[in-house]
Amino acid sequence: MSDESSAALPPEPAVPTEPTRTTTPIASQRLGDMVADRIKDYIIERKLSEGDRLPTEQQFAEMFGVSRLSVREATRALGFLGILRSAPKRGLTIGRVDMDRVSTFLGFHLAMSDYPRTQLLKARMVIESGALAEAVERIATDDAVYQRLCALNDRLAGITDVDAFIAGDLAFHQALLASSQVGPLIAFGGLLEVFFRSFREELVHLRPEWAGGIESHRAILAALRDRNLNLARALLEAHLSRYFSRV
Amino acid sequence: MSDESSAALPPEPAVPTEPTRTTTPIASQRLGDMVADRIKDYIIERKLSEGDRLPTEQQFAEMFGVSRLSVREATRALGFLGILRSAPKRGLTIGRVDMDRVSTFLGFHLAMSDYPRTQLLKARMVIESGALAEAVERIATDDAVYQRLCALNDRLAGITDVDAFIAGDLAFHQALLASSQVGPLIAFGGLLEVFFRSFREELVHLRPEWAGGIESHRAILAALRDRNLNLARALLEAHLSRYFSRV
DNA sequence: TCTATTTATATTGTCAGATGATATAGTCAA
DNA sequence: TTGACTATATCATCTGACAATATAAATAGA
Repeated sequence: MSDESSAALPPEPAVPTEPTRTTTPIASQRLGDMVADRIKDYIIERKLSEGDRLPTEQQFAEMFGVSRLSVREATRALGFLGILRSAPKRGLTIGRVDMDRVSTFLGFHLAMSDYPRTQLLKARMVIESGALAEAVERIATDDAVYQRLCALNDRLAGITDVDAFIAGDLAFHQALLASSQVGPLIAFGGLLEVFFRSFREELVHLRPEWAGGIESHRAILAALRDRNLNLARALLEAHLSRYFSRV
Repeated sequence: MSDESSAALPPEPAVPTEPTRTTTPIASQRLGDMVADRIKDYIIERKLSEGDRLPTEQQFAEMFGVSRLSVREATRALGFLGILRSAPKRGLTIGRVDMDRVSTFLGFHLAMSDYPRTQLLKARMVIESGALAEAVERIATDDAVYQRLCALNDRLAGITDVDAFIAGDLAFHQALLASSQVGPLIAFGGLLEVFFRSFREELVHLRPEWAGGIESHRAILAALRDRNLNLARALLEAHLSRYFSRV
């Protein structure tokens, strides 16, 4: 792991295509980390892609001259990112990066950074507002998207429970973000959503303004349908700015 | 890992602060994945931060009713991202995300990334452009920040190696983003940076335009120092748009 | 001959028990 | 007080094993 400990370097495996590595600290990595590097190099050299088979854990263990469990430490790490997949009998295959998984774990780690809530709000405003530039055309031309957003917003009107309102409100915002079809932004917005559950207190106090918030959503949608990006942005930013007075 | 196998759910541990989890598939995760989730929750609930001690592997094993090796499968995964650190005698502590590690492993996997590069570019433009609204005042009033950014940019002029240029260019952009002091945006930019190492080819082809890029950086800084946010944004967006013709 | 079922095999998932390596705390002597 | 030594704690890695799961092969029946 990140801490370094002196591990005996396993003998160079008899892999003729082993590339020269000029940056690996030779004597200070854990075996598992070294194995992960070797597996990565194996994948790169053979230009493997998703679904391709890899050697088994036991074969890797023999290749690298380590125990199978040490190989597992590497494959677990790579699997955690989704890079590898494993199944009984079938063995190891190439996966694809699981951005949701990465985001989930990086996200809670970001939470530990104790970001001030003003920063969370600012980040949210940048992302949601910036995404509107990509969302506006789609909302204006694709009536199904527009209607779905309206439906999500209308559903808010009947909600009286604060947790349900939070969930509904976030769902609306996330759907709005999703209409941008910019995957990374959607993922980042999802990350930020984790923190906005902590704004529960604010939403309790803002209860008299819930109806106003629903109206704001409507106005934003109407501006987007009319392709008035600047107005939509201004309305969204004003809408999210309500929280600043509460933090 | 990503593949699911039916694992007997360990008995609910006697941890009174165990939160309710409504989204975990109960019977289809590997133990190591479940343990990773539990550790994540443990960290969240206790609001632990970097350097804080965690229970030992053996203690976690007893808490969760699994073997120590199963705990290690989880801690290895979390440690791989740098979220946990482990050392003999000392035990497990909270680390910080190891962006270099993440970068190395996500970077090689880029070809299989879910996100089209146009989306990555768009996300980057939203985040960096949006952050300027927060950065502008600081750059205009804090000469040390402005000078540091200028120095980073000047350093680019002497670089001829493409990898060094990438690193220097990204460092400039990250420092620009950092001057916004909006932590989440900085983190998201850091995540996106991982993917921009894959634009190596583009930068090779754009070599005749490196000097122009450096000039763009200068113009952006000058606009920010003059508090001309709209101009700075337009310049930044134009600067990043060069990549669109390459994807 | 084809299909369904059963059996065998392959490989990961998890465990118990153990030793080695590393780091920290405590003790003692100068 | 400082440095050296010893004891202790805990991770790092291993061997050996069985359980669980999935796939391939063999067999039986229509």
